[in-house]
Amino acid sequence: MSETRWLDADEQRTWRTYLWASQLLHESLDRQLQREAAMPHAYYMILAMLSEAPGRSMTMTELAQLVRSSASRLSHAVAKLEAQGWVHRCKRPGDGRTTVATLTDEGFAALAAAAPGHVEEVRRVLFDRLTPEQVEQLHDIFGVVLANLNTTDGC
Amino acid sequence: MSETRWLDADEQRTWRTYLWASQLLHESLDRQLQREAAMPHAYYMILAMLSEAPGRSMTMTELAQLVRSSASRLSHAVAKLEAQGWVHRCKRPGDGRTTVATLTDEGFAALAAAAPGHVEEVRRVLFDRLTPEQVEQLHDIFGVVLANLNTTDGC
DNA sequence: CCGATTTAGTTGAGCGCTCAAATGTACGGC
DNA sequence: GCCGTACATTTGAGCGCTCAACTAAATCGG
Repeated sequence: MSETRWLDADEQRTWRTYLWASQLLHESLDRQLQREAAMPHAYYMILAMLSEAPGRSMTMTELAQLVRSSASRLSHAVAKLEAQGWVHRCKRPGDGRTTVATLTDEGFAALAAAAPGHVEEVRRVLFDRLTPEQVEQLHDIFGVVLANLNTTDGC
Repeated sequence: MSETRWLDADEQRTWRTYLWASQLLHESLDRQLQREAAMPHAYYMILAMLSEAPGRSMTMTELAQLVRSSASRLSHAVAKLEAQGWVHRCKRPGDGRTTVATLTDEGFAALAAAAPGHVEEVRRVLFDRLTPEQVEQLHDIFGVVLANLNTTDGC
């Protein structure tokens, strides 16, 4: 049992700034999408990832990895999206386990309708205020975090 | 109605890296606290902010601003915390509107018990992997975002 | 082949959050 | 003093997420 290495004043300040900002950022995004497209941000991402896949189709497991979601979360989400007619699920022939989710035309239309407002919001809350250097720094910093979490959480 | 300024490849890449990383980061934090201290991260923050206030007490509105929470969210949260005996609420004498929340000794003990593990997790997921320069960059970037959102969302 | 394990996905309970509405208190104008 | 408004907080419904349990199909070892 070692002594706790507390955060120093600088780290503390940075940590809280990050925490509040990222929280507000996510809430802004979510509110905008909820207001203008009647979907939460997580659902938007599912539609977006599907739209970029060949045949607008993907296995549930692939999709879960892409959106960094648990199998459970994705299953619940896709169930709702299917009920709205935006996604369609069917078992892959030849393998009774895997399910393939497909973006429907209605789903693609909903995504296309939501996209411009969403992108504008992303610019408003983030990119419009940052210099190109800061954008690069942001990428590097969270690249490190992502690599770290992808490996350490996987064991 | 102007043309949408879509994200270019660099922005897209940065945006998704940030999104996934911040999501995983938040989930790691939340899981660790839930596992080891049986509280979500938002509740930890409420206790932490109260613990730093004079008399370990604060108005609900002040507290809400500090943790960047809606009045509703805070009210629900403090209700749970009060049921657990970690926070106590009472009306301020002389003003029947404002409620003062106070961290109890049990609440302080719970916070103290949770803190070391939480700080370690914060280090593990973030600070241990970043250079001092990156920490400073992180602070600057989200300082901008925070200032932006605090002003634009307030009107 | 057959039983045990692994893999893919779903389900249900419980909880925190959002949004809108409601409650109760203070204040400002006449 | 009284009424309308603004303020401080709470409440309840609905929803997305987590966790753990479950179903069912593929695979592997003997």
